[in-house]
Amino acid sequence: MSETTRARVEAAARELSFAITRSASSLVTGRTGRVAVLMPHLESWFLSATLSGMAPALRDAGLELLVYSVTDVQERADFFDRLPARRNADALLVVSFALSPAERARLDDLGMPLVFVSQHAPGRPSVYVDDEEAALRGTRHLLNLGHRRIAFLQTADETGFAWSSKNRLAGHLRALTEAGIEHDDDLIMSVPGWKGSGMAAAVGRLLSLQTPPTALFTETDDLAFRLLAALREANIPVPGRVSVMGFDDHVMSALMGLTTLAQPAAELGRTAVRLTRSVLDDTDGDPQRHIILPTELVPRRTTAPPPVER
Amino acid sequence: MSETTRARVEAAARELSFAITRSASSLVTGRTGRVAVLMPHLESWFLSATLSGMAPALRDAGLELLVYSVTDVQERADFFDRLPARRNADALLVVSFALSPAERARLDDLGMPLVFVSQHAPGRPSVYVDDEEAALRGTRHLLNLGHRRIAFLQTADETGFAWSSKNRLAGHLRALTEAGIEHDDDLIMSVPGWKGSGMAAAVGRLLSLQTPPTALFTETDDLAFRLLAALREANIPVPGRVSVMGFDDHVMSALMGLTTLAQPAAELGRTAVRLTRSVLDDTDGDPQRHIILPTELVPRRTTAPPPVER
DNA sequence: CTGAAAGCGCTTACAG
DNA sequence: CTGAAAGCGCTTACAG
Repeated sequence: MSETTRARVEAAARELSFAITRSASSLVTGRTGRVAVLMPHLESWFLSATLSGMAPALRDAGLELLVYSVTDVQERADFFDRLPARRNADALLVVSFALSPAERARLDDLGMPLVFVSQHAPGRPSVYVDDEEAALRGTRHLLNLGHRRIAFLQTADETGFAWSSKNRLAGHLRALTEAGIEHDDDLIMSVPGWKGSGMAAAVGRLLSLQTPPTALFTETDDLAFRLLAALREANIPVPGRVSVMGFDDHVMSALMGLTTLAQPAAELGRTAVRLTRSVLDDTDGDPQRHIILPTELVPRRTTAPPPVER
Repeated sequence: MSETTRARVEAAARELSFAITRSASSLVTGRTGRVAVLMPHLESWFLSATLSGMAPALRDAGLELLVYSVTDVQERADFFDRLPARRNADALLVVSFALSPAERARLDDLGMPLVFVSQHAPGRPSVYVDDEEAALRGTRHLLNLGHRRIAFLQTADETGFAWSSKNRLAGHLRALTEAGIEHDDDLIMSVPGWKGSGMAAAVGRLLSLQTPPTALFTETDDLAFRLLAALREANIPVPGRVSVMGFDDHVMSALMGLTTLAQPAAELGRTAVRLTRSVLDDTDGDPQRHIILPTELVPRRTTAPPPVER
């Protein structure tokens, strides 16, 4: 056996005990064994929890997880211009990403399976929660407690990144209508991002209304936490003077005693992977399948009847 | 121009306006344009924040992000057996993952650049925080407030996944020694995972000591939040009866008023990417570079002098 | 059933 | 400077 042959055999053996080169097999099979996930960021509890649900499910399917966190406007333009996921993953999961019509069209052009998570996309498989219905039930809870002046706080979404909260607001308004309560624009507030005093200002505006709200419904638990901190700062007892209700059931919510609408984030992730597999395996007859996961009101100690009038 | 030619030209044009097939270029260049990240899970604030720091830095470097979340023992065995990252990424970033010697050896066998994040690895580039020094300063703060009985709560890490908290405990003990305070094993407590009443039990054990602690130092902010909830449940005022101090500076900590040791999670991620780039570009002479990022004590309202004895 | 050959879509070294 | 050819490491269809 020549020196060269020996070297080659050894190299081959070493190679064999390890993973194969996926690039080579991808090239011939057309499959990458990877799934790409497009998200507006990685920091919220909801997105982390969704990703956590996906990861083991993907692993079980023998798929790897490629993450595109597209956060600022520049990255966004670049992502939709270059479409880096193309031929670089077997499917693209779009999570909580409010797409413009042009962006939606670009994705459709990709010619690869698309699955929408935590958002509805006509004509494409989607997994989400009925935000409107959930918010409807949330506001009903506040109404049942006796509240009549209920504010709704939403994140000011300057960049239009995250999925719209329109549906939650719609559910809230529907509950008010149901109860025969007139809608008051002053009670709907957009709160700017984490930094700065946006929340304090919002609370200030609400408290200086002629008839201030006795309950505050926030679009997300994250927002509710900031609200609770601002109320504490202002020495306003919860639920003594105002009730607070969130949306998500963040891990911290149980610890904080926050009443909220629970949505199954990890389950959304798992279900999205299941849908993806069925699309990839072509096992499923209906590529437009929409799966709506249930939500649940979790009443805790931040909600109570309104204070009695003096 | 024949029908076939036309079709081929159109196809080519369509292809050109889109991304190139990375598998093909990887095959010839040996570069994948991807970086793999190995993490024990995706759910803690710390890991999400680190990942959030990495994502834009990788993007700027034209690198994609492949995530291996290896959570249970089965997955773990499988990961180190199959080594799926091999030839599937240009570098592997190992984040907060306590490796056995055998696992460490397997990774060294990979023959690809390794970067260790939030942990120290001899002979390999690493970015981390001086946990011992930080905890030392934390406990000094409690000592300076007048506390003499200080408990240390750590996460019971049954699976040995996350990086060890040994260093934080060591710093705590060093501060006690400095102050001439005798070490008491009863004041060191391991608290089992999220589910169940582990925290309540731990608090119970501490409160039933002959001389209970007046301050509680937790290994992470997450643990501190659970502790605060348990103390609230037990009607024990913080910091009236006991002081609480965490470690991390979780986003929620500012909102909760939790005194803590801040570690720059996102900055760890960014720095890790910088290190990775310098290793990949071979631009950096020292592949064993260790970067230690600073921590900071953030005093807030969960710490105060101990109650006066009656 | 086994084994050699063709080809996936790129990059790069080389001939013209 | 331009363009055709070789080859990266696999899979698969096909010849033997």
